Amino acid sequence: MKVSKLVGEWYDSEKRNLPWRKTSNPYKIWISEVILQQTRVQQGVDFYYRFIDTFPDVNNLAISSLDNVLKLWQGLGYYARARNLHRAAKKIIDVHNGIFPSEYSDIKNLPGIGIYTAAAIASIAFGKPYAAVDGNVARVLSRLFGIEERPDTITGKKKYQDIANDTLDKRNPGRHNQAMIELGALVCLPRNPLCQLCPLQNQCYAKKNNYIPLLPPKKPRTETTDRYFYYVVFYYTSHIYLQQRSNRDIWELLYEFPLIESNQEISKEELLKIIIDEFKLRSTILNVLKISKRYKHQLTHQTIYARFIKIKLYKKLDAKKFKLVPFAEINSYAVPRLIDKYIHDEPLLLPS
DNA sequence: AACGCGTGGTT
DNA sequence: TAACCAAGCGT
Repeated sequence: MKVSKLVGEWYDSEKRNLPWRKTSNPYKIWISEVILQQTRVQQGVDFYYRFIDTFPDVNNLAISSLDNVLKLWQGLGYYARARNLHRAAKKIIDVHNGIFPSEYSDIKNLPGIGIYTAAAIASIAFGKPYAAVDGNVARVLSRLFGIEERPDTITGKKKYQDIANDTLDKRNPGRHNQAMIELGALVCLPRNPLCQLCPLQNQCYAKKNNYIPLLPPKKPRTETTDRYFYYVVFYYTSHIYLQQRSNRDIWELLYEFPLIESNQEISKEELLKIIIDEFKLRSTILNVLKISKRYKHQLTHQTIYARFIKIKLYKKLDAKKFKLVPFAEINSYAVPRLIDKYIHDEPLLLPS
């Protein structure tokens, strides 16, 4: 029997009941697909509800400030997704008269939408015959047909895409794509797949040849670098200082406390000297209240070791890149998870 | 075209 | 515990 028929029937009986599967609204499909880029379904569901609740349609998203979109995205990671969502919403208003485009090429040309997401939206929301190849689908295809090429290379991408195109059920591409993805997510797992539950178990190359642990081939891990962050939590009356992170680094446009960064640990004595120098202070106008424990924050390509130095100031900071924020308002700023954890550990209250 | 971008669950 | 991994994209 044909692959698409087997997987499609398996999907109809075994698919999860997920919120974005109750709609064919392209805006909602789009939001769900972007949330799910490199993100687990379980983590994405709550964000999806919050997002649709806050921005029910593309116009609501487009007229929002970027800061508000980033705030909603806080905790989900890969913040370029939020920036691109906002840009794309504006483009849909400006270029497509507020109507989500139905042509594949128009969808693909929106910021943050690559070939996978364009195919997913075109097929799921508009029923167009484009095969969506994500990590799940590549894994299923690799094992099913014994493809030994890495799916993350240029030639590999083309190969998987070609095979996916051949396998696509053109009468119902939306169902087919979701079925392939769902099979990879629930049955054809990266490790210890549940082959006895698989509708393709009788025709799977990897199962027949015991190649499952080898397919698909993975790319070697790149090394991670260590960074040492010393956040200075300046208290001035009932305010603290924040600054916005700039381009070409992690957490772009998110807010954080004034930062001293180093490529190695700094002793407490040396740190205080650096702070006084860096922020143009005198030791008479500050009072070091506490230095936090060391936080270890693991990212894909770097390990951040962070400490938070709580300092009471008796004089304002000069530089205008630092923003004086009342305690009560810090929750309206989008901050990295690391900052959020610290605030949770040590609430911003001035000791009496 | 290889690399950087977050976070949290799983093993 | 640390490594691995997740509905990718932009540069």
